[in-house]
Amino acid sequence: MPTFFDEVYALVRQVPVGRVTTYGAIACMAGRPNAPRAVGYALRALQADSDVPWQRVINAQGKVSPRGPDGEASFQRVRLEREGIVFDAQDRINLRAFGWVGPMPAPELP
DNA sequence: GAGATGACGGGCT
DNA sequence: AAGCCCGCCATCT
Repeated sequence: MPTFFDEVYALVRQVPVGRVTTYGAIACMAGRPNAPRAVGYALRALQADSDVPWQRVINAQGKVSPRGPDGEASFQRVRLEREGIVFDAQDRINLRAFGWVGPMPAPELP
């Protein structure tokens, strides 16, 4: 049985190029809607050269989460911009335009 | 096994 | 709008 970390990595790998998702969304898809922090912990354990597109995971505010020393976050921003992601004047990403919430988003309302 | 930590999120002030 | 607080989960000490 795959561990929580493996679940997270598998899901992040499904995020398409040019799109982003949030820690909360990943946690939800992993079956732990209340463990976004654990998702961050899982990504923290990754190496920069990992095959997991960790840069496509941002917080619910549409911004890259600050971490460690500094510069790491800007590195993530560059990687995203290189994929076509656009940041606004407030360093935020429009989740309605670039956000990805899974293979099949909101079906529609009843 | 108890306490502390963190790439979070939502609610309230 | 910005900040503060509290709850949550997997790990690490």
